[in-house]
Amino acid sequence: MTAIRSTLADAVAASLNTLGIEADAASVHLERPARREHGDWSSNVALTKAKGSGRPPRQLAAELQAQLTEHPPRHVHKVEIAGPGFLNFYLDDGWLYDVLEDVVAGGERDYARLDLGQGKTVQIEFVSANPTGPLHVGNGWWASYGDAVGRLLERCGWLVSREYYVNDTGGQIRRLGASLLARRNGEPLPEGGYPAGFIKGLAAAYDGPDDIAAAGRWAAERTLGYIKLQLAEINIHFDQWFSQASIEESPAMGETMAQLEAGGLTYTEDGALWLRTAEFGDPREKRVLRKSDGDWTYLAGDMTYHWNKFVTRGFDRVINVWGADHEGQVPSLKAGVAALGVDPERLEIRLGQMISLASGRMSKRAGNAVDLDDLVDDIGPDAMRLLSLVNSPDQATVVDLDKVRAETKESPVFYVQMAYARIAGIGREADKRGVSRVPVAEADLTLLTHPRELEVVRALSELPEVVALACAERAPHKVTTWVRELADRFHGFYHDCYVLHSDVPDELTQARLWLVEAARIGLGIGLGLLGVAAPERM
RNA sequence: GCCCCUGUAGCUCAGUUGGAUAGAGCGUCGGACUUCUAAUCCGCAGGUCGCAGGUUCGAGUCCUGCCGGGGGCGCCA
Repeated sequence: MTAIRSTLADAVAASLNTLGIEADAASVHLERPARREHGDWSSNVALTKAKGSGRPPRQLAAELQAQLTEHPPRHVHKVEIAGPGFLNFYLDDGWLYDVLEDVVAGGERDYARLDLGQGKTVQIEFVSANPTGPLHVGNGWWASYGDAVGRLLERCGWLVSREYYVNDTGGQIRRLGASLLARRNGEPLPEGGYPAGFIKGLAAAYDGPDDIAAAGRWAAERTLGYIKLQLAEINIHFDQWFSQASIEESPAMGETMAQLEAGGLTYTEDGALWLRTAEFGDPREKRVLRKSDGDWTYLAGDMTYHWNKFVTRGFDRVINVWGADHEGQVPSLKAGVAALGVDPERLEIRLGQMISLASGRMSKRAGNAVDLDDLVDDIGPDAMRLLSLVNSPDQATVVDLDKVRAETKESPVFYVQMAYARIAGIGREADKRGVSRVPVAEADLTLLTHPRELEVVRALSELPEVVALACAERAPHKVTTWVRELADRFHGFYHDCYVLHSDVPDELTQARLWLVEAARIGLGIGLGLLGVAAPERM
């Protein structure tokens, strides 16, 4: 079934061509008017094309109206001109029955499944928190985000690999090891050590040698195991845990840097090795690759890591989800990648604005973050995930834990899940009464005329566009908005339209059973994209 | 100082890439359960979209300048 939107766009483009105005369907903007009085669909082409056509907008609109009235597109029964020259399309409900059939035919697996990625590979790296302590609430928010973006990409035809870059080397691991040993041996914490209570448990369990590096490695590995449990708790699983040490201590490190030197892109100054980054779009002229003390910089390691992503493993596209506090790294890594001969357009860095906690009475000291588990234990993984996918990633967010806990029952997650559970309840009741669905082709969908019924289908009709937009913008919160909207429509329907009732004729029951099934499919897809469970009962 | 994000109802936030009378949840107030779950539904109240200009048929959305909030500008990672 061709989507109504393209049917209308094709018809409008054809009418424009008939009038001698160049246009293709892609250039015809169609939208759903905010008010139902303005029709089911609306286009502003007469306004945008007026200038090029040499006629006033309303005149062009009138000519288009005449064309479209003479050759009405499928389901269109009236075309009106409004305001400065909008074309408003009034459709019969048939287009909604088409949508319903599409949803049912596609099912949860295929409806709103797109092929924008065309099987290209994309790696999305997120969380990547240092293994020096448990994940905190902020990490959890970005975990939800990254995973949801991955799910969107998968639905849009990309081959997705989720990766966690494990920062298991360098100064912070040494500090971790030193902190652990100090704790174990009852000595004062070293400068810059980790004061967290977490260390206490580690120290008690450690029975290795009094060696900082060994203790650090042990603690990092142990901590990473804990982090994996935390992520599994909220149903997030990475395809790859990539060790920073494994790449920085491998020959690839020297090889990648040698490649730059061989290309004449580096030079030595003040005892350090520099990369000429200005040539690769960096506002700064140069960046240090190897410090005067002989150590590689983080940038050098990161460049080698990205060489591995793009060349060794050959991902078509790489998405790094970073907190806004890492913004300073963006231009240097972009330039670094370009210096390695990789098109920097293939590297996409999404900066999420900061997540912070509201509870002012908490200590201001750094390192006093709230563990993710504390929140998940209180409100559950589903509420946690949906909550973190309500806002745009561009919106800095302050999480008020007390409020979140107090308002758990009002959380949007239960509103949506309740809709799903109600659907399952209808299924159970139908079984109990021995009512089963006839094939959709035998159901008379035209019996669905109640506004509540049609609103459900209207919401479902928007899902493919929502998915496409949410994916393109890496904005899963748009799915959240949509799924709440669908749940809202469904609850309204559920309240006003009984499916199984002695007053409801069998034929109408059949049509409504299919409407309910379509709603179930939509909710299932939406919740699935968000990584939130769709419960059969609550 | 320069760069990025941001300012929308009492609170938390959406806002279909510039459309018509700006929406939702929570909170307040008032209604609806002998039916498939009232974890729901319906209604009332609540707005100079930070401020001032500009662009045009039309601006919450784009441009400029202010004001406020968050973040960034290392031989740290």
